Amino acid sequence: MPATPIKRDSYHHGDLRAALLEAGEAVLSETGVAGFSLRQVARKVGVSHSAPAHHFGDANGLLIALATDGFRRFLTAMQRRRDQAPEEIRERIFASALGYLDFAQSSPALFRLMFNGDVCGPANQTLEQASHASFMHLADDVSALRQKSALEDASVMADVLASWSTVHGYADLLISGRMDTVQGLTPDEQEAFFRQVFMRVIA
Amino acid sequence: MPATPIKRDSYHHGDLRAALLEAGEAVLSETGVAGFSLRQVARKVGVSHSAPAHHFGDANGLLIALATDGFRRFLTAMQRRRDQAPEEIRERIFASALGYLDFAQSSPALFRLMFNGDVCGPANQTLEQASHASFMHLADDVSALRQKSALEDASVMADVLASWSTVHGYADLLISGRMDTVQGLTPDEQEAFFRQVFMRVIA
DNA sequence: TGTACATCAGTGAACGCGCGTTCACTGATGTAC
DNA sequence: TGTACATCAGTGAACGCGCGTTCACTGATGTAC
Repeated sequence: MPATPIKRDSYHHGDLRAALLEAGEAVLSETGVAGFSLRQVARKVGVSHSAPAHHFGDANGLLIALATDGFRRFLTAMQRRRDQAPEEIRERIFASALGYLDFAQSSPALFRLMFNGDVCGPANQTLEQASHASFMHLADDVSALRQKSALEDASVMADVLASWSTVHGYADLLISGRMDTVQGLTPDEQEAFFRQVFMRVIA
Repeated sequence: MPATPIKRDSYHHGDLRAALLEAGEAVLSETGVAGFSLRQVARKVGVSHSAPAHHFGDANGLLIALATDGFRRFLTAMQRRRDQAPEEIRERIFASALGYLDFAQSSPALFRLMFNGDVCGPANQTLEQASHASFMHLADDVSALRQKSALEDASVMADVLASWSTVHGYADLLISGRMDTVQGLTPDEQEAFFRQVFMRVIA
């Protein structure tokens, strides 16, 4: 992971906003939400501690921005896997779920933040949209599988939430280190095991 | 919720340890891990700010104790539901899952703490045991359903983890306010909907 | 093309606050004899 | 049964620290004319 540039020639940073997001994510994963502070993030970027206020207001503003950006990358992670999958609809849903796990495992702290609800409560429209988009990604494919819209049919909605709950719970248990079973396996074996688990739901 | 007694006649508290746990949980749910501090907990109990150190060392010690105690109550919540359920094994598993949801919904902050992994990493045996016991509760019933031990058969283990992931994910999405579908329903309707979801996994 | 000026992005000193930790203390309880 | 003493639980003052917030500032950029 490339370090955020500490030195610069100009008085202005150039792209401080992006740099703060990057550093913010690093701080988040190093210290957790508990130790998160704007000053620490500023320090990491090599900028005055009052500079972040110009872009995010306060710490919560930065966290919301992080979560929003996180949801976009989350969706991308699912799409990337899905696009590589065979045409068959179940395979595509399974592939999206793998993308879900990819993201959770590569950015566990951010994943937690996004689904925490504490820091980013309601009241942020951009965040809500990004979050909703990633839900719809899964809902659409399950609807296609069932050839009926989840929004119209409660049974299809139950399918969607069963898939979603399963992959979400699996991800959360995985990153909290509670999946002893899977710990010793190779990536391929892990995928095969998760396939067993997930296919029980969309079979 | 009864307030922790602020006044006392004696110099000694009587059962400060228990009072600190109770207040600690309240602080946790009010401020989240981010705002959690020993001084705040002491203040809530009405005791000197350095008193907690005698019982828990530091803030992390109190959090670990909270999580450990949480796992015990978590197990109890599942057992209580299960004991009221019909004999049929699927019904008992489903009932345990309802207990899982009960606990998560009544103590969301504690639930998060228990499954966070950050605060309570490894290295605490009592916590590990309590956590493991609640896992086995589910694993045993699923093993009974399949008439084979999950510890010996990977396919049974996949069943266990499918059930666990589903109920865990459902709980987590529920308390993070991302289950719009369920929001407007009555408790009975909610249970019926969750039954639809969960039975897909243990059918 | 050049100048003047407004706006924006980042600085750094200052402040007050809540925190954890330490420490000498004091009140209560239990135990030995 | 009474006394002496050790141990334990809780106190409160003191300290240093990192934090968020404020504010007057300065360097850079863009725009009007």
